[in-house]
Amino acid sequence: MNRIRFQQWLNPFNDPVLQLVDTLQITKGSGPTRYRVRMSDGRHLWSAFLLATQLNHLSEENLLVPHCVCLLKKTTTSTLSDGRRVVIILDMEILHDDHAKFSPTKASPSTFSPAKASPSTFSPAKASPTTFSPAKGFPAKFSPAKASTSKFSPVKGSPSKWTIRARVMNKSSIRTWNNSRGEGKLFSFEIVDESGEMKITAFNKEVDKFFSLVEQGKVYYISKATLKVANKQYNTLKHDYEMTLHAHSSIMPCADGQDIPAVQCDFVPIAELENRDKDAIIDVIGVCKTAEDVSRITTKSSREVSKRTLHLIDTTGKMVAATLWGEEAEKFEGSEQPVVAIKGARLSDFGGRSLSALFSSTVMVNPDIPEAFRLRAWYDQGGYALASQSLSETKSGGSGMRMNWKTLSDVKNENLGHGEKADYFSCVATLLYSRKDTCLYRACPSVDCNKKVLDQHNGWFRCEKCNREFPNFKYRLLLSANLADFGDNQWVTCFQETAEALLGHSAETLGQLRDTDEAAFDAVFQKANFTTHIFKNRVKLETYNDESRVKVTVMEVQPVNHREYSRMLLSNIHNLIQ
DNA sequence: CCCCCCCC
Repeated sequence: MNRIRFQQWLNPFNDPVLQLVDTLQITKGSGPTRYRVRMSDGRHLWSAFLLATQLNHLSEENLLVPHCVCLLKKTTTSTLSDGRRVVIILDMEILHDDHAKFSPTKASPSTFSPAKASPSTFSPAKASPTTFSPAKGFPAKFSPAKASTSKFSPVKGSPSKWTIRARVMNKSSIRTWNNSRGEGKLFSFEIVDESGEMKITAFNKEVDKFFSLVEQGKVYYISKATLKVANKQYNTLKHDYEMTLHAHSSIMPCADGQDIPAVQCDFVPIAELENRDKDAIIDVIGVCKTAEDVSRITTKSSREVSKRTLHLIDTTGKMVAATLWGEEAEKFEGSEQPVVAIKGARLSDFGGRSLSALFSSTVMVNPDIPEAFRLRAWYDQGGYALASQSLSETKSGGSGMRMNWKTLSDVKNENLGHGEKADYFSCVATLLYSRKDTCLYRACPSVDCNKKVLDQHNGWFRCEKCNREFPNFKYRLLLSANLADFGDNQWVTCFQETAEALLGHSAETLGQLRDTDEAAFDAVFQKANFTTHIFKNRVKLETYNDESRVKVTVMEVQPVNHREYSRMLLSNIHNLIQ
C-alpha cells in the first residue's frame, strides 16, 4: 500500500528513532531468522528486514504487537535476488517495549492539523514542512508531563518504563555551586508536550553528557529520569513534579516533532500590564523603541552582573521598560529597533510597571511568529510616530521620557509654562550664541553644595550656605544660550551638565582655559555656535518684581537621532495633509 | 544534589 520511492531507499532512516508498525513476514531457514517489518518515521512507512539477533528481549509475540519505539543504531541496504533493495537493521535498541500502554491507533499519515490559532505558538527550531506525528501511539496518559499524575508513582528509584517526547522550551546555562553539602554543577531545561510542561535538571556527569545535546526548540525522546515533587518556590511551571536525570537516563533527538506544541506564548498587551499583579510571570512582545546602554551593577550578595533596559511598545500605544541581565544584556543589539518577545518575564511595580527577565525567561529577538510580523508592520507603517506613553517611569537617562515635540513658536503660541506646574518639551534647535562672559562661577567645593563663594581676597573663599571658608573652589557653569529653530528663537539656561554637553568641555577645563588661555576659551564658544541638538526643556512662567517672564531651562542635550527626527517630521507632514 | 532571578 505504501510504495517506497527509490530515493528513500538510499538513506531511509534519517531519524534513528522509529516506530515499529507491524510485522509482515517471518523468514526462517539457513542463517538468522529475519522479520520483514514496517517502520514508521511519521511521514512514511518503511519496509525493512530485522534480524532476530537484534531483538534483544523482544519475543516473537511482542513483535506482532505494533507501535514499539525503536532506536536504529546501524542499518545497511542490500539488493535481493530479484533486484529489490531492502534495508537491513543491523543494530537497534527498543526504547519502549511496554507496548501494552500504547494506543492501538494506527499510524495514519494525514490527520495532523498543524495550526491551532491560540494561544500563539512558534517553534525556534527550523521549520519543516512535515506535519504528521510519528508517534500518535503515545497516549496522553503515558506522558509524565501531564497535570494529573495519578498514573504513576513518583517514588525515587521505582522502575519506570515511560518515554516522553517533548520540546525543549528553555535551557539554562551551566551553573556551579559550592556549599556545606558539597559542590557540583548543573543545568536545567523546561520541556513541553501536548499535555503540559515540566522542568528537568541535570547534575555533574549528566551535565557533560547532555548539555550540548539539549537545544532550545528541539524535540527529544526522554526516558528513565527520576521524578520528584516540584519545589514550587523555584519552579513556576504548571506541573506538580519535576525530573532529575541520572546515569541511565536517555535523551534522544527526534527529527519529527512538528506535532509537539511549539513554545507557547500568551502575550499580554502592554497596556494590560497595568492591571496585572506584581510578580506575575507574563509573556510580552513589543518593538524595542529604545535600548539603554548596558551597565554593570553589584547585587546585594556582591555579585557583579550586567543589565540593560529595553523600552518596548506595542499597538496599544503603551510602552514598558524590560530589563535583561547578564550575557543577554551584553549581547542585545537594539539599534535596528527589533521586535522583542520575552516569555516568562516577571512584572514588577518599580517605576509604575516594569518587567524583568528571569533565569527561566526566554528572550527572542525578531521571532518568526505572526505577532512579530504584525508588530513590525504596525511600527514601520506609523507606529513609530505614536507618542507612546510609558508605564515605567524613567527618571534617569530620559530615553523612556515621553517626547513632547514643540517648535519654539509653539512654546509661545501655546503658552507653555503658564500653568500651575512646569511644562516640558523637546525641540531640535541650533545654538546661535551663548554668553561666555558670565557662564562660569566659583562654587563651594563641598560635594553637594554648588553655592557661589565670595572671594575673601586673602586666598580664602567663603560659602554662605556652608558658613565656612575654603582655600579652594570649583568651577560651575550657568550658561545663557540663544537657541533657534526655523521659526523662532529662545533664550534658555543651561546648568552644569547641559552646558558641559553643549560646549563639549567640563566646567573645570573651561575654568582653567579662561584663566590661562583666553583664545582657546573663545574658540570653545565659537566651535559650539551653530551646532544642532535635541534639547529637552522645562518651561515655567516666573515672576520677579511684578515682572513675569517665561523661563526655559535645558534639562538634557542630546545628539539628533536623524532617523527618529525624520520620522517625526514625516509624521507631521502626514498629519498636515489629512 | 540547585534554588542565583539581581539595580534603580
